[in-house]
Amino acid sequence: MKTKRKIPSAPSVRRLPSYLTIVKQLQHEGNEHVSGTLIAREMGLESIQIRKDLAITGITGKPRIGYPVEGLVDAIERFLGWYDVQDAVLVGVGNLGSALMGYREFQSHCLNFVAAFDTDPRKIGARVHGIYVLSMETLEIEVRQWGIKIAVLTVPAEEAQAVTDILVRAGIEGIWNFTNVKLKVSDNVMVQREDLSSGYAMLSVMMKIKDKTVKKSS
Amino acid sequence: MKTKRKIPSAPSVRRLPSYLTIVKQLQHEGNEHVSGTLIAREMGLESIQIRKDLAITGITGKPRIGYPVEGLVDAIERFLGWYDVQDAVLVGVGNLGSALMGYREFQSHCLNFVAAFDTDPRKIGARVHGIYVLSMETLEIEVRQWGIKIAVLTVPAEEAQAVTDILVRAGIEGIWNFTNVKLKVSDNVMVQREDLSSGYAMLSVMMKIKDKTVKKSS
DNA sequence: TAGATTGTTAATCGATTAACAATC
DNA sequence: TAGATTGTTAATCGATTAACAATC
Repeated sequence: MKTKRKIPSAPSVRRLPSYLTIVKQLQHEGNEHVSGTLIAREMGLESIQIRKDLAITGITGKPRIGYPVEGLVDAIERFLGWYDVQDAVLVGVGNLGSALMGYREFQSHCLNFVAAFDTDPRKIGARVHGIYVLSMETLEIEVRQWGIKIAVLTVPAEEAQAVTDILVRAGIEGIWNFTNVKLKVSDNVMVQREDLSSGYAMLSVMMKIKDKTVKKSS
Repeated sequence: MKTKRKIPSAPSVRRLPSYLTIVKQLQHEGNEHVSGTLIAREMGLESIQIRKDLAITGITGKPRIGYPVEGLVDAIERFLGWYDVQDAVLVGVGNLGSALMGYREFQSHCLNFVAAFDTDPRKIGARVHGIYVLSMETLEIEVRQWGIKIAVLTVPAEEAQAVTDILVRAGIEGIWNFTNVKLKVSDNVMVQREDLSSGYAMLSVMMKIKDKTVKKSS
């Protein structure tokens, strides 16, 4: 049991998908090796950071040569668990929910939506990006029956906790939460919360600071 | 010139929109004051972190009482520049682009889409969530003419840099980049890059770690 | 008054960056 | 061989957490 029980750093994990995209592209172009230096340039980061990040996947490179492209793709996908298909449900077929169902990149990350759920009778029975929309009433039974482990939550804030309770009861293990609600779940259920507004906050502040700097210097 | 030239920490800035949502809700419910402790409970964080974060907006509270709800909303919105309307264009009317145009929360953050742009003749002339879709050919002239400062970029990766070059030439100052491309821009243009996959990477890793822990202990 | 909460200063923790020997 | 690149160890930087006096 040589398990290195070390929790990987969140910033590193978050950068891995970008590295994966770059390396897959290089693989597609027929490259055999890739250096941390090259990835760094592509990302606008320092090469030392790339090496540190890649180290958590267990890949090793060769001085002067770099990392084997194929081995690196494997290592990242294995580390993230993105090598065999994960079935998931999406709950809340609004604008954002529909967009996520159609987001191509998730397929290449082995995230597979088997069904979507909504309360709106006009949506139920329809197909969105080829995925059937089922009645919310059947959510618990379907999730349990098919043993779905992952749910993407794109319902209105008011419904978020109620839907979550159903999902947890049905045996869900991970919730990707796009609502701005802090979900209460038993601690064997993992929740990843996304906040679309936080990126806009960053942009706003960056622009404001630049503005001030310009005004000051002129 | 008593300008405290101190760059606010990114994690703090990113949390502010969530605080704003909570405090606005409390305001709506008629509360006069709110404590850091309460916000902390609502967010699942420590109260000291809330106090530290709020401090960057310049708000001050009163011991035992907390922060004035109205003053706090003001302070956060002022700090983020979310108090008067910012006109923006969206480029790339795909699934994600359409979803962002319809995302209600942005309106309350004073982000206003005046037009969208696409190359697809079937989309041009249509309206999406009430916003007209114009031809990409007119992008440069429209952005320049109306003095638009902010662009949301949701085009395919292959087009990202070319569109960016047009935007920069037209005088754009901030780009909210949803493509997985590191954009090259002159350094007076701010770019905020979003990576939807990074959240899924986090969820995947959290679930994998939990899995191992469970297996180990059983 | 008593005690909850703020704001400040200090301590800890974790992530990034630097330095450099090993090596392909 | 020469020099670019890796992986490791140490240093720096920044964010979070702790402690606590001030005070409403």
